[in-house]
Amino acid sequence: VPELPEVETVRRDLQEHIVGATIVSAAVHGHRTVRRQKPDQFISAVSGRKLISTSRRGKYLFIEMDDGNRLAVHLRMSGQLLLRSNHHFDRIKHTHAILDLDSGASLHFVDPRTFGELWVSTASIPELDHVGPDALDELGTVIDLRRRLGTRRSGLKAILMNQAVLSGIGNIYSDEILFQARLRLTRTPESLNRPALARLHQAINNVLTEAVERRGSSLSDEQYVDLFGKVGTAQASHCVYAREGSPCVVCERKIERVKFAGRSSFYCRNCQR
DNA sequence: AGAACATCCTGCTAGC
DNA sequence: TGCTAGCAGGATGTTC
Repeated sequence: VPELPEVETVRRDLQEHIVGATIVSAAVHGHRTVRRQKPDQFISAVSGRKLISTSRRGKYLFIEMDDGNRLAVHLRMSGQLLLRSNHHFDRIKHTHAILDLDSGASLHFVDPRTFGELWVSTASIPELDHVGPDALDELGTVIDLRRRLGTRRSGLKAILMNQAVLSGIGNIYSDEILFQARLRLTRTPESLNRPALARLHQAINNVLTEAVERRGSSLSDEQYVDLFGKVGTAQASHCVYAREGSPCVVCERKIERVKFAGRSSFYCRNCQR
């Protein structure tokens, strides 16, 4: 599942390999992927546009175009952006949109579960009005984090996954962050003393930074890949996620799995308090 | 306010 | 072996 590190990896690939190119033609298949606007409107809005730069907040990805508008991408559960050298006659299964570039390559949007989205947004990107600061680039200080957590009464796991508080953290990295911070998923912000808050702040930064360096997590069932179809290696450094029954890397107690905030959650009962 | 649940969807898998 | 029911999850919306 693409979260902040996976989206950032794709953004960096796009920045390096498609910035400067021009979209010469576009095609949309099906009605699910481009649903904020009519496919015809989308196609005419991107056709002929030169790609100027890339940006990201949380799991939202944007490519600035030469008319000031942004090509917006959200991968949601299973979306993939793939740069393929071939033309669209050899599109793989679940390819819902193809942008042909003047470089001869094509940008394919592949998404089996069709939760992902492509759309054209304006320069101000109103879709981001309800999205909080980026959990990595805009994390700020420990004091900033305390302020952002505020007086919420729900468990830390739910708060970390709330994109209006901090954006980019999903089910995988929230578990990893709370393990590294040695905090239970159900702890509330007001229960955190100064050292605990500092650990949480550091864990957010550490876990996301390392996952970006490892080019994201590719778990066997929900295969995330980069712009060239290559898997990441961050799953190798996961301490708790999808490790139910396996020994904790710190204390060797078995990792437990619970349902929390509507999601499967993994933690060490001994290390996280 | 917050939690629990349904919704969108397909691929995988546990269990017959 | 082959089928199917259940599960998985990001964002959003509804209900309690």
